[in-house]
Amino acid sequence: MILLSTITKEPMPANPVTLIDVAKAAGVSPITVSRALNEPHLVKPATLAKVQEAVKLTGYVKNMLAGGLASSRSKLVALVLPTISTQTFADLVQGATDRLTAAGYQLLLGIVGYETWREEILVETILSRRPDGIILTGSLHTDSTRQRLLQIGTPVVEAWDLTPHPIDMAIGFSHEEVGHMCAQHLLKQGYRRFAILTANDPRAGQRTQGFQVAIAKHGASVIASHVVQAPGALPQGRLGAIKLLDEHPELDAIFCSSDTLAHGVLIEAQSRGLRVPQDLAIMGFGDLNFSEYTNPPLSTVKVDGAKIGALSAQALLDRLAGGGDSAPAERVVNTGFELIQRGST
Amino acid sequence: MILLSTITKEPMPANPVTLIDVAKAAGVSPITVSRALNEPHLVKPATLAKVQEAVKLTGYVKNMLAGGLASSRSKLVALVLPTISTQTFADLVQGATDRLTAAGYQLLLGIVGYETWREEILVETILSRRPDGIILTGSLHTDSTRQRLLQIGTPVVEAWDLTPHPIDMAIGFSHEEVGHMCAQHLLKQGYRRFAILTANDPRAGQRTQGFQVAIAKHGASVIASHVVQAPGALPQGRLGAIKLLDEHPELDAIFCSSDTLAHGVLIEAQSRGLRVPQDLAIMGFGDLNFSEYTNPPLSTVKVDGAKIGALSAQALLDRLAGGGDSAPAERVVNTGFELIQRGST
DNA sequence: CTGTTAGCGCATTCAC
DNA sequence: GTGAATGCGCTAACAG
Repeated sequence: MILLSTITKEPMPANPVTLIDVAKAAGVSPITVSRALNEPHLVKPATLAKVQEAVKLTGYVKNMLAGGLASSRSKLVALVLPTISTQTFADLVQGATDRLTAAGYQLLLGIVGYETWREEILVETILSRRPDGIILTGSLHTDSTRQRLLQIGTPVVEAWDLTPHPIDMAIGFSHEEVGHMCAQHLLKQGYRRFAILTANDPRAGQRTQGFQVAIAKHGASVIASHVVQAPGALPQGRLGAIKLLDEHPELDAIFCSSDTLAHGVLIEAQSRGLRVPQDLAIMGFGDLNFSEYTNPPLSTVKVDGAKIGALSAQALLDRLAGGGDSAPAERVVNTGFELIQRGST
Repeated sequence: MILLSTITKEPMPANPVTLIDVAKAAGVSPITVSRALNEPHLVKPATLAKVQEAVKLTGYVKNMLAGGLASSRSKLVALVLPTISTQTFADLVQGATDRLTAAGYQLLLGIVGYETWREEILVETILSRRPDGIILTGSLHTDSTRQRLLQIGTPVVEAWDLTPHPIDMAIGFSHEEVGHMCAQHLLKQGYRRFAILTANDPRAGQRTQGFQVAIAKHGASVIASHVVQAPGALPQGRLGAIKLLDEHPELDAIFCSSDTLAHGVLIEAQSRGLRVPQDLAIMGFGDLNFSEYTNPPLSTVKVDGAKIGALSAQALLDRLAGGGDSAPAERVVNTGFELIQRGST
């Protein structure tokens, strides 16, 4: 026992088993082992079997640090998000993950919040891993971030919203259009006294912006607005509604920057005995199809986060499969969104 | 223009700028650059400045693949989760991320769902990146996964629940105890006709188990139970409630495996005009402090996902700081949980 | 405080 | 189908 613990004290390397050990055990050369593991079809079945057995025997675990260094393909994709506490972003992660793992890639996750400078240093760190691709959400990137990305030449997808001048590729939808469409929908239903309840993130701002512009065009007015910390959760929704309704009892519609906030508003409305949507209309945004299950169901704008994630991953994979010779494609994909109207109005 | 495109066609290496280039530009040796970047305090301020300038000049980006290979420290921590579409798990990711990035580590994220075999192959892939530490959620690992982990010797934290024999370290709480405590709480309030609405994930199963055992001990009975696909979302909660209440109108309490499910049940209860908690008690589980903002507020068991994530990360960092010489500590931390009683009962 | 030597573990040429 | 030589970019261990 004493002897054992003495032995284990030595600074034994993490995993002593290398390709060479496997090669010896299998009676072949290292490169053959490498091929057997990475391109089995280039190896005679017999030797393949020998190698596989040797791998099991030795307990070999491939070293992608070394592999990546030698081949300059890390099989890593980085994903940068402001938060994952939002259903849509969680879905986006899920969608991207599914697609990437299926293709043998792994995900490096960066969560940066909504402060630009954090993204900047994170991107720097990420690049040091030499990922084969990067998925960024939003496009509030500083100039130096853009420069860096362009300089390195790693394929980049800007997901979640659309930008006129993507760094490389962009996959998402227009947040301003969302606001626009919501405004028109509510106006058509006859609502006229609007409030906005929004989280303070840039994209929510774009939706709000679109909403306000459209409302103004029709001569109606946004009476009040309340901004909460991003990502707005249900409590902020309810608290925000309290504030808005207390100060402006005449409101007949509240436009929220997320379904979660909308749900909070609904709860408060119910508490006050307001009928939704007769007395008060509430509009959300997101992909929480659960807004169908609230009582009453809420109208909302539906966005498919998983799809955006999957498409983003796929765009990177396509580029990578292309041998890397394809120059920036300026590929822009509008994934669109859907206005879901629920209830009688 | 033609010339340019011809030039860019060449298989130019991803980032030609290496430490050596920086060293030349700064007029020092490569190792000095390395130190200037990684251990600035070991370098004279003057040369440090020269190096930093050279870095900017050349646009150098550090290569952690090479660095990790040479030093066998990847500065990478892997996190394996069944899903991130659960508030608590999202919080866990956030908590771990915060702690890790503060310490200069990056997060490799694996999402495996609830199938054991997926975890097994994912762990294999993860190990090939030579992470400095691994955070696993739950402890339903196959034997070969355990073996592998032990063999490699990478520090491992099993987070989220407690296991009698952790692979290395465990940080979480007892899910059976949660069920136990909920049962006692409800019994004390006088409820007697229970139903269970649970997602089919192992930990939820443990809570359910604890609940049932405690109920049985008191001679009360669990009349019905309904299992939904993990992770249970709000729709499944409402649909589950419909089924349970239709088939068993006599129910006076429903124990849910998550707050989200509980919320769905609440909505259905309200639809039916049931008073909560007078006619029907609903218990949730999770950390959604938003259950305080439902109307009426729901009683629940509160778990701090962010804390668990942060503690797990910290445990790994402690181990790593220890120089790696400390053998498996069998460290087990019970983070506990809290029963939150809301409403008059 | 800084430089020299050596090698981390693998994949990319080519040969055979 | 398989093997031999070379280098990816960096850091450990020593020396000065």
